Amino acid sequence: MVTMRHLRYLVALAETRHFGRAAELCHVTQPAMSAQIRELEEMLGIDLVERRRGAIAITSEGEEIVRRAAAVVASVRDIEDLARQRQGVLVGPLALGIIPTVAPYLLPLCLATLRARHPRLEPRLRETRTTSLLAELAAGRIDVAILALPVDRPELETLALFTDRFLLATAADDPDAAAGPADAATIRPERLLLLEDGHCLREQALAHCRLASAANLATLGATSLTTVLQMVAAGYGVTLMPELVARAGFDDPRIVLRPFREPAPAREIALAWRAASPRRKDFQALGRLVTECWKAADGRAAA
Amino acid sequence: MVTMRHLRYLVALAETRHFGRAAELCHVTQPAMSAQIRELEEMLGIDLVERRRGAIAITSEGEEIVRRAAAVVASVRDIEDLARQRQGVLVGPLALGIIPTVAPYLLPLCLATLRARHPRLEPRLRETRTTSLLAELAAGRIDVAILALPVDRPELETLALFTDRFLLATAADDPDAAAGPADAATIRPERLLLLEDGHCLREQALAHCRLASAANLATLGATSLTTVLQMVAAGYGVTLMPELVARAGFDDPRIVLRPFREPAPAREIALAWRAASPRRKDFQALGRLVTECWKAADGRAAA
DNA sequence: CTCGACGATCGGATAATCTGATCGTCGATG
DNA sequence: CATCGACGATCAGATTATCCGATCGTCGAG
Repeated sequence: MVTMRHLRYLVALAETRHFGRAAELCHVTQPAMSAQIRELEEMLGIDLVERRRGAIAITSEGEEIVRRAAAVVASVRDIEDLARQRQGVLVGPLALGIIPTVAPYLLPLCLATLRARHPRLEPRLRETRTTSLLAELAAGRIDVAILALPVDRPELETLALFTDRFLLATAADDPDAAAGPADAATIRPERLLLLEDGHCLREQALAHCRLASAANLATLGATSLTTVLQMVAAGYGVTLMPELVARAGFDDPRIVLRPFREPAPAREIALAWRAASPRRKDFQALGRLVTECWKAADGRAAA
Repeated sequence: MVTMRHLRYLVALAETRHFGRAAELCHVTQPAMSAQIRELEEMLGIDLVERRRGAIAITSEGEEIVRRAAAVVASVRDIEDLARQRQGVLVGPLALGIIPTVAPYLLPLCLATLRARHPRLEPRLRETRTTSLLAELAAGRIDVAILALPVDRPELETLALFTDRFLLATAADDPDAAAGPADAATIRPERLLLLEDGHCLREQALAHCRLASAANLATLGATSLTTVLQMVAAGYGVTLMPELVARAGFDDPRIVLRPFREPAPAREIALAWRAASPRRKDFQALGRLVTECWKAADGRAAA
């Protein structure tokens, strides 16, 4: 008789292609993993995995079984989620992924309110870039993500939260720090400081400055937005800073922030989740709350 | 952690609406059933079933969970079936339902061949009328059914096996037993003997004799085709006998069988299975074998 | 009021599963 | 060529989960 355990272990093994790591994912030891997989193979009468040195491989017959097993595991998780929904909105565990250029600035704006309004929610936060978030959403390792649009995956549903305009951040003593609205076209590429490759914010900034290649950019990308801003403050160049950073309380006397001329470059921040998830209501409630917090932070930024 | 056991038990309970009978379906005792259901309810934090005297009821929240649970249970069974398919065709357990006007005549024609060609097949046979067969197919209690077309269920797939013409069976000493092809229109309703209500063969016979109502039929329906034929032999009337019965070796000196004038009344015997089943190949192989046996029995009938 | 049907509950037995230790094998490395 | 490290297999013993059989409590029918 095939059990959920067999299927869960198999899915983990297919994801990691490694008995030890799969076992870890399932919070068991490697012998337990080995035993269950072998039992499943025996029951089905099929070799599901090829044991080889280095990385193991799922056999071609195994692939189909894995696909179905993953669907079953997801369905059962959906049943559990559905049940929790009946308990009320935003109750129980919620795995939330956020891109690194949003997390440190948005969370301070929202977490207190979230905790106050939904005390029974148990958020588990994860911070990675868009690519990983999308993969983890699909795999069901996170329930919902906060990232920048566009998200071009038909299996995901999105909910726009707010428009995050970019501001031009310049050192206060920079001769380029002219007053009045900035113009993206006037930014000299060799002065533009950006995050390292893989951050969507980097791509967006490049797009808005109409720079196709990063060939003649100032430096290799920085690891965090804070680092970039430190570099700006130290006079190494300029950057496009999301208004979100300002609303989160960023204020450095060495940096001048100027809005762009309309149409201002901006990114659209949104929630994304598996369309098949039964927790739509949770996500929509979360979305409303985030949008509300974003708006509430407007005054603070203006001040 | 929700297990397959929880889901299987829940589905059984939803089907039977009775702890004892559900337990029986799952081959466990009633306390085991009670414990698992209660555990599931506790895990999900939802009352799934209303314990009442007489028949229990699934709560409205429970209905949705049951629906999903049934889907999961079916998916897992499909995984097992899929795995068996890889072993070769017609291997392992196969639950086959057959209508009562086919089973006793078709089985002798096929079983020996089936057993010879597919020795590893473990057929589990069930004989009931079309309505039950369709329900059991849908519920997954049987894998495939042999019945008469038409089957008007979009979720089922069918494969026509052979056309089973009706013969007019008359007592040998009946004055109506004229030579030559018979004509359905000449059958006197009060002489027509039929099976009891619920058998598709009865409806087909009525349709072919252009008798809308059964108001002025000879008697209350009989329980089995053999009974009807005994009555014919005894001179109580006539009946429409499927050629299948003849091919199975039926031969009674007291009964004369005559073909009908073309277009002869007939029924189309077919296989039916859940379209979602991964065992199509099994069913098609079974279909080929049955058709072959039907054709092979032609000579015997003519002899 | 008594009885029967039904689901809940309990104690002891059993089977499934896990852990921790250890082994064997293969590829890389010096 | 010997050694080492990574990895999965295997085994014994401990731990849980699950089941069964017996029994109880409750409700409705007669």
